Amino acid sequence: MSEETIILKNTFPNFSNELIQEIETNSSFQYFKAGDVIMRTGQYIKSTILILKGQLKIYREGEDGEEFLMYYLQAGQACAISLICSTKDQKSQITAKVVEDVEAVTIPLALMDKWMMNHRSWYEFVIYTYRTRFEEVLEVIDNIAFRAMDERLEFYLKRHAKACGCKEINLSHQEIALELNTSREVVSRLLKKMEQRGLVQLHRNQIELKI
Amino acid sequence: MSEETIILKNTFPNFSNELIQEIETNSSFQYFKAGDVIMRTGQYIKSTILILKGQLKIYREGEDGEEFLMYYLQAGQACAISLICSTKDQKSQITAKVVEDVEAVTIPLALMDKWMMNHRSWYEFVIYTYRTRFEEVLEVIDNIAFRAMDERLEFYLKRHAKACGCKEINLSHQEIALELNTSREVVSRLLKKMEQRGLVQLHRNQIELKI
DNA sequence: TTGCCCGTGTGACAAATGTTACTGTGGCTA
DNA sequence: TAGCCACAGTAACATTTGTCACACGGGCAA
Repeated sequence: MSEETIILKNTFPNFSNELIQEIETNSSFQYFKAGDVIMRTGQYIKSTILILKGQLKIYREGEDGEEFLMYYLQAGQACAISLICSTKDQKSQITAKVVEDVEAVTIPLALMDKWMMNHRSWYEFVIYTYRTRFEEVLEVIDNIAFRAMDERLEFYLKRHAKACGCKEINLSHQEIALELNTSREVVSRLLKKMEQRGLVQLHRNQIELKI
Repeated sequence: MSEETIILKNTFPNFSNELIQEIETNSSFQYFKAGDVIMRTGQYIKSTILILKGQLKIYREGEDGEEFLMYYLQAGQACAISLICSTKDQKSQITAKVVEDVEAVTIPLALMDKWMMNHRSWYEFVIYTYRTRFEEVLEVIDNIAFRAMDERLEFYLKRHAKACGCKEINLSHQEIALELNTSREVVSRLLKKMEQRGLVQLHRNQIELKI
C-alpha cells in the first residue's frame, strides 16, 4: 500500500477501498501555500478538493473587497459548493483562501456524478458534507441576523479557537474586523470590554481565550 | 392516467414516468391552509414535501420568536433541508409556514435514499434543489452582512414581488419588520423615503412597487 | 352612530456601530 | 541608535437603527 493510500485512508476513514483506489488513479495530489486563493468568486468550478492537511477559509466577498467568513475547512473535509455543481459549468459563489499550508487531492468534476451512483461511501460523504455546511451557514445567518457585534465577536473567537484547537488566537484586530465586516476600532473596543469581563486576555498579535 | 398523475407530471416535468409512478404508489397527497406551520425548528424530519400548488415561507427562528426569512417555496419545488437528512433522525433547522394554501405530496424519508440511487431524475432534482437553495441563502447572507436596512428592504420587496408575480405587495409594515428582523417604525420610515424617491407607492395594507 | 382596533406616520430620544484623528509602543532595519 | 511601520488604545463625533410616545384615520361591530 502506497504512502498516499495510507494518508487517504486515515483522513477519510469512511471511504471504501474501491473508492480510495478510484481516487488514486483519477486524481492528483496538490499543495497550496498559506495565503493562496484556491477558488475565487465568479470562477468556473472545474474540480473539487479533498483536504488532507492544513486549513482553508471559505468566505463571501463583498462588492468592496470585504471578506465575510462562512466557515473553515480542514483535513477530512471538502468544499460543499464544488461537490454539487452538476455537469454544466457552474460559477463559484465563494472564495477559498489557504490559512495553513494545504495538502489536497483534486478530483475532476466529471467523475463526481459517476461516483455518486457507484460508490455508496462517496454518496454519503457528499450528503453529509452538504448537510453540515448548510447547517453551519444557517448558524452564521443567526449570528448576523439576531445578534449584536459583541456576541458575534465572542462566537467568532470561540469558533476560531475550536478550528485551530488552541486558545491562543494569532490574529490582528484588523483581520478579525475584516471577517466580521466591521472596523478595527470596533473590534478593539469590544475586545477591551471582553478583557474587563475576564473573557480574554489581550497581547500583541494574540488573543488568549479564557473561556 | 389519473388526474393526480397529470398534476404531478405538469408540476415536475423532469421526473421520469417510473418516478412519477413510484411517487403515486408510495406517497400521500396533503393539503395545508394558509398560516399552518408544516415544519418547526427542532422537530424531527419524517418526510419531505413536494409542492404542487400554493406557497411556503421558510424562515429561521430567533430565540425570542423572531422570524428571519430565508426563502419562499412554490409549485415544483421542495424543501432542501428535508431532502438530505440521511437515515438517522435529523432535526429541522428551519420553520416552514404556509403563505398561500398548499397542495403537496408527502414522501417518507426512507424512500429518498433509494430513489437517489435508482432514479436519475430524482437525483438531479435533489442536487439542483440543494444547489439553488444554497445560492439563495448565500445571497441572504450578502444582504445582511454587507447592506444597510434600506437596501435590504428594497431587495425584500423585489423578491416578494417576484415570488407572487405581481407588483402589489399585501403586507403590513409589521409583517415586513418581522421578516427583516427590525421594527415597524423603521420599515415605515424607510418606505416613506422610498416613496419620496418614487420607488414605491404606499396604500393601506399594500405597497405598490414602481420599479 | 359610537367606540374600538389595526395600520400608519412621525418626532424625540437612546443605543450601537462606523469614522476620524491622534497617541503610544514594540520590533525591525538601515 | 534613529527612523519606520504595524498594531493597538481611545476620545470625539456622525450615522444608523431601535424604542417610546402619541396622533390620525379607516373600517368593523355592538
